[in-house]
Amino acid sequence: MKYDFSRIEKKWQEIWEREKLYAAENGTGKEKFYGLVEFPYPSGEGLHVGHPRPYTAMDIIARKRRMQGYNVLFPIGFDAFGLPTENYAIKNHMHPRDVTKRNIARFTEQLKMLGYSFDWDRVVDTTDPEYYKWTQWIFLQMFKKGLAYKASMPVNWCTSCKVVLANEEVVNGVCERCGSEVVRREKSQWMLGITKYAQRLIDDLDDVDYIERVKIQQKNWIGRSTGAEVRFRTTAGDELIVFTTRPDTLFGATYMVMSPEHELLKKWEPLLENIEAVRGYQAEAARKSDFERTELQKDKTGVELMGVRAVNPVTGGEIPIYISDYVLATYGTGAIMAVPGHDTRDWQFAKKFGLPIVEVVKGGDIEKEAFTDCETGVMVNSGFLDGMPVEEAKKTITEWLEGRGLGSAKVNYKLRDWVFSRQRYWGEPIPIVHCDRCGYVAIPEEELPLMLPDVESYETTDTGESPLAHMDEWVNTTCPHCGGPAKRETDTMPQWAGSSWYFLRYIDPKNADAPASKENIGYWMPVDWYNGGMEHTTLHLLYSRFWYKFLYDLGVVPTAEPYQKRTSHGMILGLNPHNFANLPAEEQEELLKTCGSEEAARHHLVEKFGEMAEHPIVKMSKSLGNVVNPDDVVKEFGADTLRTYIMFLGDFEKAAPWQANAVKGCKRFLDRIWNLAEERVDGSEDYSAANEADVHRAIRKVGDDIEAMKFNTAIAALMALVNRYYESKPSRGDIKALLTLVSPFAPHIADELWEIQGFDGHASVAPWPDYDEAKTVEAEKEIAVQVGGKLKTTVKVPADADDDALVAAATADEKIMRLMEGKTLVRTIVVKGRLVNLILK
RNA sequence: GCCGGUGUGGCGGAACUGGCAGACGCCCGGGACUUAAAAUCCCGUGAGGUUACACUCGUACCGGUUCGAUCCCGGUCACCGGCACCA
Repeated sequence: MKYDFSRIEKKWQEIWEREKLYAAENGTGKEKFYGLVEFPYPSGEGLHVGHPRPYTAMDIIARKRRMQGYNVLFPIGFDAFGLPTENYAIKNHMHPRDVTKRNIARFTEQLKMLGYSFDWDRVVDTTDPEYYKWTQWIFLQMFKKGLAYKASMPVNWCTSCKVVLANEEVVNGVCERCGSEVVRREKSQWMLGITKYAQRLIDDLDDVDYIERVKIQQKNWIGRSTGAEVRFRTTAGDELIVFTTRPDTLFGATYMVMSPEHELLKKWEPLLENIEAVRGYQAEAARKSDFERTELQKDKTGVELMGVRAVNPVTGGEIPIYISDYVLATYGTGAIMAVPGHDTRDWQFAKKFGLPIVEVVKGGDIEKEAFTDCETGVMVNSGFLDGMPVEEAKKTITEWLEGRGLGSAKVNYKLRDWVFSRQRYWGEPIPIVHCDRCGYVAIPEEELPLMLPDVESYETTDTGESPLAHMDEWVNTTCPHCGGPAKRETDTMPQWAGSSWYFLRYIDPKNADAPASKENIGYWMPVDWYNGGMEHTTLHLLYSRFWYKFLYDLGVVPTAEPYQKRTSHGMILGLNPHNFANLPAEEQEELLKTCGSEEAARHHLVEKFGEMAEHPIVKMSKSLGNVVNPDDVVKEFGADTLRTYIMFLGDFEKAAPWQANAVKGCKRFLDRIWNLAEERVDGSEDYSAANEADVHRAIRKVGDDIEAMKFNTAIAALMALVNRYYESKPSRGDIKALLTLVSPFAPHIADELWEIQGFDGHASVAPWPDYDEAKTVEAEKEIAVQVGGKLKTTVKVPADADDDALVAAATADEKIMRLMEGKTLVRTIVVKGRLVNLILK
């Protein structure tokens, strides 16, 4: 019989669903395992070939855990609020809810087609009112604790989407979604106080098992730096406060710089002699997009404040104050003390404006450039700090400032509070009303969920108001506090809201009284293993840790961290069809003929398609036409082949290109398994004598490799085992072992052959086999024999041979004897059970 | 500029803690089966060299440590990802 994957896959998917084979049980005595993948955004395009990589990986792990006897929770859901759906709905005159419903149906079908062992009774959908009720509830708790607050601040405004973006959504100064220019605008926004949790978000990384690069990236993103806050007196009377990581260089502060948005500037206006120039510069800075600001960073600009000067607290000298956009309003205090001798930016600015540059740490040449690499230097020109090493000077000056009330030690973070409002329709309504008398008031919890009303038009307005603002009936309400007239908040939450706690809802998806019951949270949390993309490291991953910590403080969850372990997969890339190496052979030849040389051909391709043509491996994109659709692969080769190939194609953690050709190899592998077991093999369930050691080794290798996410080598080991079975006919026991090991990777074929063989139950939930270390070794093994560190030959020795026996065997080898002739053996190195190295003279 | 990562055959990639480089797969070549092709099965496949051995070279490049280096150390180059005027 032929391996009819379509029939088999459909058959087993139905059986699994009917038998609820993969359902998690709440609160059993069994040990639990909670495996999590990032739930997809159900886009109109359907599942991308990038989705199956992390999903298959965690499915393999979940399946193995189940076979090992764990009570496994392996859920899936949909992160369905968001812009693309809304934009699509606007364009096609549909309701976003209907678009979402359709897309979820499509995704569900595709995910089922791939045979994932998700618990389909626990699906969550962030757009379901029963779900977002709790998203709103968490927001209200934050509001009550002062963590959610409204602030007017410069925000990133996408000129095309007409929406305020979080800092994280601005990439290289342009909108992450549409690539349009982003400018700054003053707007009143809901903010979440994530910065209050900055230190804990750093510290608690020590207690979790995340891959190192994730920890490092999060730490860098939070950007802790230690230094001091210093208060400078000014001739205006107000103090100008700055943050510096180098208080030791205070004697070298020869001028100061404020950001153009600094709030003192307004107050100082009457004192400024060049008010027009200052205002002009401020206006220009506001108009510039972030992109322009950073692109033109080489050339420093600025205006001196005429009429106000500052006093350096240690030298007592008056120094000028400038405004310049190289100082950011959003970091530190929005103003700096400039030390041009030891800071590159200050140096450039000082050179341009002819300001004095003073050396305060010895060792560099401040005429040529700022001497910044001076943490190990010694202070000069610094009064009472002279002669001290930098570290000591930092301490001394900080104490000196503290003693006089002129400053204090201070920690600063790059992380900023989270802009939480969106002027869009398709998001969770923010459950707050504004009352002229009472201010911002939370709506009562009993009124949750605050339903997203139907509106006639989802279009945003140029003024940046949410479409909800047009709904007078909905907007006008009464204040829950005083009963007077009030208006609802019309902004909605960002997409990151729903995904910040979804893993809790899976635990108890139908609970009407709480995000999830305390008892079930206690049993299931924390998530044991969470795999997801590196692109979510500084956004979703950080946000959800923050929300979880907040819930921990409320007593809703029992642990400080949501995820015990975090791993990350590499992207699936595509071959660039415009790269010379990837052209079909005929086209290559033709090009060689017309262009003369390969170099000329490559050059021709670059001219035709741009620089991109130089890269053989690129991101998949519609415009290049190298996008692989999982449906097509499943149709042609089956889900088991797709699963196997996607795990086999390279190191899971690294990016790897999809190579259509290589899929066949995995199909062939499954065909060969089919051929071995399509007819019942009778006899004992012991391993055959000939294959026993290979089976034990395979059990060890596959098990270890799954734990280490080295799926590619696990599959290679299985292929090797199958090849072995072709050399030496497998027993019934050999077949059983193979099917068990294959089952997590290719569960359909494993269950079908399991049934054909007449084994009990299903391979999917069969006990994971044990191996016996002692039985993994053959009776005889081959060891390497080196002379002078170079391999000369190999010899066979009994597995239990001791060092002396290895040397004896090596020196008895004919070839080695020949090489030793006329020489003396000066040294012998033996690596236990592996190698003998003879040093001759 | 800063942080992190990577560099191994024609290709994707293996290699324990410093111990036989190239597992496994793709491509390619040869053979068996077939009227034939496909599929399947078997064999070969880093480069040079030889009838065949022998032997030599080979993990981006230069150097070091070591009996022995893809792995450790110093330096150089290239590419990828993230951050980027963060005081």
